[in-house]
Amino acid sequence: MYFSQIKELIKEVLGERELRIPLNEKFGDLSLYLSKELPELNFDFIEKVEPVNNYLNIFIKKDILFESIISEIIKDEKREKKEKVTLEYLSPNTNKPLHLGHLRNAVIGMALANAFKELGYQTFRINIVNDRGEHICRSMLAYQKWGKKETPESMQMKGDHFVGYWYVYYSQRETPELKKEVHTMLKKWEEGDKETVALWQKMNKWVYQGFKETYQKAELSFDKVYYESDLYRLGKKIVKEGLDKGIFYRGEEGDILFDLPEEEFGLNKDGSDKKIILLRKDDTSVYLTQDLGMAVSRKRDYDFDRSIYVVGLEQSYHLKCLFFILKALGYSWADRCFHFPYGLVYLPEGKMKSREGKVVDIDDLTDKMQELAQKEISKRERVKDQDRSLKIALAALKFNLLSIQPKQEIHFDPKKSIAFEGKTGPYCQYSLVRALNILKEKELTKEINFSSLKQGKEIVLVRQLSLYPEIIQKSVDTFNPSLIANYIYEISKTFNQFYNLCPVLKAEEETIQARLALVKAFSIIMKKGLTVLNIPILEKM
RNA sequence: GCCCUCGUAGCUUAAUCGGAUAAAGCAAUUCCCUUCUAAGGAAAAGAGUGCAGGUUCGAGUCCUGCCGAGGGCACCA
Repeated sequence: MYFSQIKELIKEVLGERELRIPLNEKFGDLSLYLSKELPELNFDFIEKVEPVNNYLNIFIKKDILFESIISEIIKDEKREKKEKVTLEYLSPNTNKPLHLGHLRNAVIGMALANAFKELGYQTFRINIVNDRGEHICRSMLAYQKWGKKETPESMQMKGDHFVGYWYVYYSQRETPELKKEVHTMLKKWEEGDKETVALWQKMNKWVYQGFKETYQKAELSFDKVYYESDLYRLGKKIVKEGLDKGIFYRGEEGDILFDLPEEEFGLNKDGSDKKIILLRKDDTSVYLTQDLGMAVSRKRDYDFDRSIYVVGLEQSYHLKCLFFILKALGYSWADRCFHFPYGLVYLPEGKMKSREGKVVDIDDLTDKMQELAQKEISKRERVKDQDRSLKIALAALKFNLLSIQPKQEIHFDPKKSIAFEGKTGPYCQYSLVRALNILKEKELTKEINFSSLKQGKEIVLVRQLSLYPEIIQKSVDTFNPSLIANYIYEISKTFNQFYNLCPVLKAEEETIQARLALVKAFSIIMKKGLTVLNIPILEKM
């Protein structure tokens, strides 16, 4: 019998009441809060039932507890095929390199996607490249005016850093005249002016080469890349259709607008109704224009049941507008679009600002972390290991970003390096390495007698391991991958305690097998969890 | 002015969708490497959860009002 079946049987007797799995070994293997009456539980797998402090603690016969949980973890499960979910994350601009904020975005987006996948959903991970618009023209204009003879090679820079250099260069010199020139450039670009488009293509190519390197090194991935430049025309078309249908209207200056209802959006500071612009008077498109195009094309391409936008908390208003307008246009699936908000990453001096060059760059950060990881390796072994040091560095970095609740702002101090000890990614990696080393030493037999397992840490560990499916489910339900990261840490911690107290290979033969099975179950859950979080798994540290 | 998010040990964060004595890491104090790798473990210390009320058998979690921090509110994305 599997543990999930045991829980079901008990739940049938208890009705709607919540069944919990206490992590304090003194309490039951299962427990629930009792309001009044004591339910009768007559199952042969129950060892004893203890009412304490208004709680009912249910103790399962130990050998059955271990057997039912471990066998359920070890078996191959078939997943039913569930609905289609698209997840959009990363969404870089092609005017600057990727920074820590992008990394947080991508890392939580990928983790959520994997969690959905783990539950059987069909996931489509989408990266939308913001490759057009006024901000892109800024770096183009600066390069055209002041840097024409330079190339990434001539300045010995990665392509994305090179373009970012000109973006900062522009921002430091911005004047009203330059602003106008930027807008003229955008207009020319939208009209397909050959020279402008050629410049745009040249610079984007550099950026993409740079991004590619960052993606590879930081292990960022997606299933599909969309480019806004391919979609903004569809956006314009949708806006014009909306205008024809009378959903939108032309403002006095010729721009296309939409009125936001007071009940949902409130009023402006001066008490006037809120409206939002969908297309500029000169027919150039704004953020919302292309977002409409992207939403519609995404539905067309994937026919999703759910569409999730992993976008900063600061854009809640914008996304609320977007979903509302989609609904107003008659797209009923607008109700199936969700914003997964996360907090910004701050530096000691405040918000990261690309235009001022005040950012923590992913490339620099990864390199620095890798160096530190190599130093840690050197403390233990006289070797240089590029692969291992990178994997440890990524574990430290990603776990650090993932273990914090998405909505929480992150205050990152570049001077304080991310740790490799304590509650960290490498700690989790290390725990798994220990488990794998034990498993390498001895073969697991088929028939296992679990009755020799009775240590407190063994019991707590097996109870914790049984929670994995719930944790994944909850993190999906609440858009919160940090639950998984914290869970992985908690089971690592219990495992390390077990490791110190309960020698596996030096025990009695029967105990060896039972403990080996527990270690095996731990390793399975750890591998799954780390994979969901995209944290590299190591065989050796 | 209005809206959104967050306020938990010195610092950084947890807390099983309202439940048992609020839990960890870092820093500071001890102890443990002839034992499956010490990126580890053990011990002790440290907050009653911004403030004031309310709902509930029960509140860090929900509601109201303040205080504080951050973000947002039409041609930036």
